[in-house]
Amino acid sequence: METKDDSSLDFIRTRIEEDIKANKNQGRVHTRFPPEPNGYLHIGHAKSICLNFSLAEEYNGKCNLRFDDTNPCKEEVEYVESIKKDVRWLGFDWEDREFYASDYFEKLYEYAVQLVKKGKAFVCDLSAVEIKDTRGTLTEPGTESPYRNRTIEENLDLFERMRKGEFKDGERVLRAKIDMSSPNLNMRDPVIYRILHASHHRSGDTWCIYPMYDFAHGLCDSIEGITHSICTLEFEDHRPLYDWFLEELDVFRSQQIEFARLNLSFTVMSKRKLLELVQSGYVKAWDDPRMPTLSGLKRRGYTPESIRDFCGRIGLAKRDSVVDIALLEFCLREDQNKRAPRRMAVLDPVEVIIDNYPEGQVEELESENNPEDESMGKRKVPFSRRLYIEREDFREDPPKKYFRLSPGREVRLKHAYYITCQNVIKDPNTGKVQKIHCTYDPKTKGGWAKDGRRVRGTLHWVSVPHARNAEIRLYDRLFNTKNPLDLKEGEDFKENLNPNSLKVLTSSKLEPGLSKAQPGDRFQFLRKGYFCVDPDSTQDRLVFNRSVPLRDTWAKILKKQKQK
RNA sequence: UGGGGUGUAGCCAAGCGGUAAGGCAGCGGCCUUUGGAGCCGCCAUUCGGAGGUUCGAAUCCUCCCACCCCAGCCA
Repeated sequence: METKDDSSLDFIRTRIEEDIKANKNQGRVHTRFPPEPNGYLHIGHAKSICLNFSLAEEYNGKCNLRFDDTNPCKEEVEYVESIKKDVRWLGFDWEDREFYASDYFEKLYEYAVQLVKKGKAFVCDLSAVEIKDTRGTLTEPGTESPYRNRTIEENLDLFERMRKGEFKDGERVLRAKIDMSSPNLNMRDPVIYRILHASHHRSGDTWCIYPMYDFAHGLCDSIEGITHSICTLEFEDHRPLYDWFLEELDVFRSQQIEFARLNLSFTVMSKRKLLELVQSGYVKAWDDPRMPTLSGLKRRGYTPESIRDFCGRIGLAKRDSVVDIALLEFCLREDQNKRAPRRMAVLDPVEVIIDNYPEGQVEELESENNPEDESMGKRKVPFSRRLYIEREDFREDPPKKYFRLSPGREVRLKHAYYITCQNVIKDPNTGKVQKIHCTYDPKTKGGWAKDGRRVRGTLHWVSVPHARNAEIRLYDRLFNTKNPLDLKEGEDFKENLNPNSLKVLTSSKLEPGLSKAQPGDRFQFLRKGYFCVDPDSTQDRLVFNRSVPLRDTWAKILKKQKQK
């Protein structure tokens, strides 16, 4: 068993260790991840997934995957499939413990009958509006339903007939009989079963009554022997009700523990809002690389390892928080720096001609695949008289501290030669640089000058005749504001969307070896960032997503210079 | 003006009566065939506020303030 540094246990682990010490549940730890299959998983769910599965692992327990499918109107198999895929992708295994609340519908029904028999539940004929009207307010107690004192026999009969389908949707409900004047609204005779003549994605038309979350969730936990039922803060108020059901039915007592859900800066994290972005067409789909969904992050190029690392770094507590998205980006860089093979790609090309390099000559130059990991080996990259370099790597009139190419200046081409800029050809009308003429020093092969001569700048490059064309998609934050939901009156969160969150480059140039890249493959493009092959790629057109740019010190210097 | 929670740096977050961990971000410097990476250093005299207890308080007590959640037959 992994031992965690107990000097910094979070409050949940502290609690679990206390339970183990007290031999609660014979020291057993059993958790569950309980998604409702009504949407795609996002990075916020990843926090919960990592928490629940890691806890089980750390304390020699188990973690179940349980679909909370008690509302047939919202749930679909498409979602259960995507959820399973995402959890697996993250790297977690629920083995044979794939459960559904719907697996327990019969058992849950029996529990409800038991409650009725105890006089702790009743069939209520009030309409939804009437129930709402009699619930009271935050400061005033509710009033009891006129049906609250039906006899047990009548309740039993009515509930059975509800199940048989004798009533229409909304005609009657089963309610727990608790306390209409409780200051906790959840305890004011909450509805526990409603009539829904809807086909369920698993149980089909077997049922026309469905249990409510509060009733189902705790009892499912109990049935599965869940020891620690971890959920988010908004359910804190529900805990007394959770406990009430377990106590009244005298079943295994699972313990609900609440933690603060994850919020990330510059994005939104609710299924409803993410759906809205998809439906409004602002993003292309749930797996659009700008989305904080797991499928989006995956397509963007995030690795499961980086996301798990992130979930481990964000901390766990009860206070509302907004984690800086820079931490997520940091985790990806940290992961990819050690693992991503280096390649050269010129995103925005301009041509360099090396005047003194023999026409028609090609050299295969040796390049390391990853300076962080020698075991990743080397590769050959073709070099010739005509090369592409990054347009921004040349400045006719270089600002201070600019180390790159400019007239008369010598720089290094990575793994190749020193070159010196001789002159520039510009479009006479636009003034745009078209070709840069340089000379190279044949004695600097490999990028070293034996005479000890130094250059400040090193550029990446791609040989023109060997280059492969590619489309590169550059992403920026989805929203312009740190908290897109911080709105003025009448404002819609979509007004905070960043109109420049996607920029498409269509004539980027790749070193030839990259033509074999497959969707999902990840690389570091030297000096540019980490990139991932998009599934939109075809045989003759590779598409790359920029997962995250490299840290850019030069950009910071520029920014500072501008501020002055 | 009900109930349930939460306040420690720009963002997370440890801390549990003995004198403010760590990470991200930021800022300096070193190093560098990626302005990447790496390395070194800096970054809370103070813990929402005010009182009190104590030799000693972020930690205990009292009052106050701010923020979040709850009035679905959603989860």
